[in-house]
Amino acid sequence: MAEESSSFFERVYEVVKEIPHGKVTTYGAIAKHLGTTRSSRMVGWALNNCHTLEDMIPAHRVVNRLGVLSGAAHFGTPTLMQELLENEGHIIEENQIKNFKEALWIPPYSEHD
DNA sequence: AAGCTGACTATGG
DNA sequence: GCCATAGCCAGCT
Repeated sequence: MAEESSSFFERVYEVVKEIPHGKVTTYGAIAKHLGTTRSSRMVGWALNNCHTLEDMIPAHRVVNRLGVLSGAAHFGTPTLMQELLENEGHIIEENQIKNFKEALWIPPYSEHD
């Protein structure tokens, strides 16, 4: 594939879309999957552009390493992200996923290669 | 072209 | 254990 890396952002979108329903992941996990662990900030930045995509990006399944809905403020409503996660069976309190470690899902590495 | 930004993470006090 | 600071990198102005 000649254009495997159109942009760093698209890499993020692909991974986020791979997140199974009822699961969540962290920015660091995605960044690590992309091979750019230190670009964890870019992951969030990429999701910021998700609204420009025609594809639906389950950005609500992406939280920070503490399981906190750090990006909830970027949704239509500050509670939308929480409601979406609760709808998937997660337990959210204080903007933090209680069953975070149970719901945590790490993207596989041998999938893109 | 150069500097700022940012949905993070790690480290130090 | 919580708050402050630094490092990070890639897109945006």
